[in-house]
Amino acid sequence: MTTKNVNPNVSVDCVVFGFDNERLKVLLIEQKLSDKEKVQLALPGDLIVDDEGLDEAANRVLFEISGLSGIFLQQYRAFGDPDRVSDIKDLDWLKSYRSNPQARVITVAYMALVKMEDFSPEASSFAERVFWQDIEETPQLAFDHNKILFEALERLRDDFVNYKTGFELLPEKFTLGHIQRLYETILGKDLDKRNFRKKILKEKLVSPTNQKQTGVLHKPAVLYKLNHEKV
Amino acid sequence: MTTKNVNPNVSVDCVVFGFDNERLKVLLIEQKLSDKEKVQLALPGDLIVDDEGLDEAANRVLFEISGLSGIFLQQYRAFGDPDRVSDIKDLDWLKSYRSNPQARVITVAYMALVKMEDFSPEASSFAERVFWQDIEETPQLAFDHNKILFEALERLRDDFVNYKTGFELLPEKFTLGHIQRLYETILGKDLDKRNFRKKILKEKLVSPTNQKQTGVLHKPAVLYKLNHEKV
DNA sequence: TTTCGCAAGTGTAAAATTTACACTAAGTTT
DNA sequence: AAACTTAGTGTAAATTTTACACTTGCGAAA
Repeated sequence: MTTKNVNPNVSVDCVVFGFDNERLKVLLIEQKLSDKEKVQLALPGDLIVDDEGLDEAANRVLFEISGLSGIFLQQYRAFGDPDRVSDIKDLDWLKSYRSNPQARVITVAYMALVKMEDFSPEASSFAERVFWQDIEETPQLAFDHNKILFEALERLRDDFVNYKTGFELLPEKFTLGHIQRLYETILGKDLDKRNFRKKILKEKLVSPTNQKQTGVLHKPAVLYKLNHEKV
Repeated sequence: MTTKNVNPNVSVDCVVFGFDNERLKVLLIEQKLSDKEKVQLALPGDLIVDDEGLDEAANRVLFEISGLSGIFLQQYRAFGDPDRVSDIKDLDWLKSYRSNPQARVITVAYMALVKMEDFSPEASSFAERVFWQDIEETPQLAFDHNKILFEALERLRDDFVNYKTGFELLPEKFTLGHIQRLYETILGKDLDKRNFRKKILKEKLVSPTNQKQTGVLHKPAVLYKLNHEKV
């Protein structure tokens, strides 16, 4: 916790999606309820402090809870139902660290997508544990966090449908199959290999290197690299 | 003003676009600065109260300031730079009705698009005047309201590019020319008449009636009507 | 009553994009 | 040597997008 005044009415929550070349996951935290044995799962999030911007708050909170930094967090909307924090078990936990747990909290939701291998979350602050959860098996989360997560996923897919994002999630050298698997994972459906390749290559965002995969148990694929970003 | 406790940290701002079959306008309010003669222009907006949802707050605030109700307001993002309310003249005015004008306020921004003829804004609450301002000639607004407005316009155009919205802004009977003018107004560019008609008619959202325009000084156009909404 | 101005209304060809679809190639493992 | 696995490749059909110019019917003006 910081020493600055927290703003008791506004929080940020971060939906950090992670891709491991295989599955789509989301960063969750586990926190102990005050009295009981029970634990609570939630998205990383906390109240903002008075002199920081929302974007700044999102980055700080994510860092304080999970140790992750340098992630581009994109705001996608605010949630503010007066009863979004209403569940008994939620309140029970809230009481343990907030002075006025009844007050309604507006939360501003942020979203990011990262390569899992680049980040090793480590729990701190009030988080007992931080971990990557497979998106297909999302458990019940605290407050309205399931809703916040669901809308983040919708937004993420929207960003992918025009086929121009996501390359930054791949290793430095990658195959076209890797990109396709990424798209199939995010969009949740299969894509035609030939059509996909045509489309990706037409975008001119990647170029072939003169290297190939090694040590794979099939025909080795040509490795591609990302072209220099245009600012 | 309501008698309930206002939340001193969170406000809503409403960007209400109005279309008058000709131009795109935005609803602005004018408020007096405390001491001086000067006036301040702004988007309708105010602090939320403690037991209302954000959507509810947006509708309430818009109603209290302008008398408008029954408008579908869509949230599009939150703004929360700590110094978004920093201008001297802004503060000067703020002091006149807020107990703690220094405090940072997060604002949640809402957007709507309406037929101007359906709504007659009337100033109340702290607004001296409420009026429709042509979007092409937007003046300097209070706080970061120019930015909030600009982003709303971007979002509005995004919603129009797939050609499937906006019909609700037209009169009950309308011509294809009306729709085209609407699209040209929102998108801010000219469209090919034949191609536009093809596209609109293919969507099957409108059907021709057996009536035509009267009293126009050119060939009268067939009037169309909106098909029954599908839920 | 003729002429003029104005927006309505209409079709086609070329280009670009999207979609569906099946076999061979080059490695590793057995 | 056979089996397995993913890489890699081309084409035809369908659909969508784009560019483009003249005639029609009304009211207003001459």
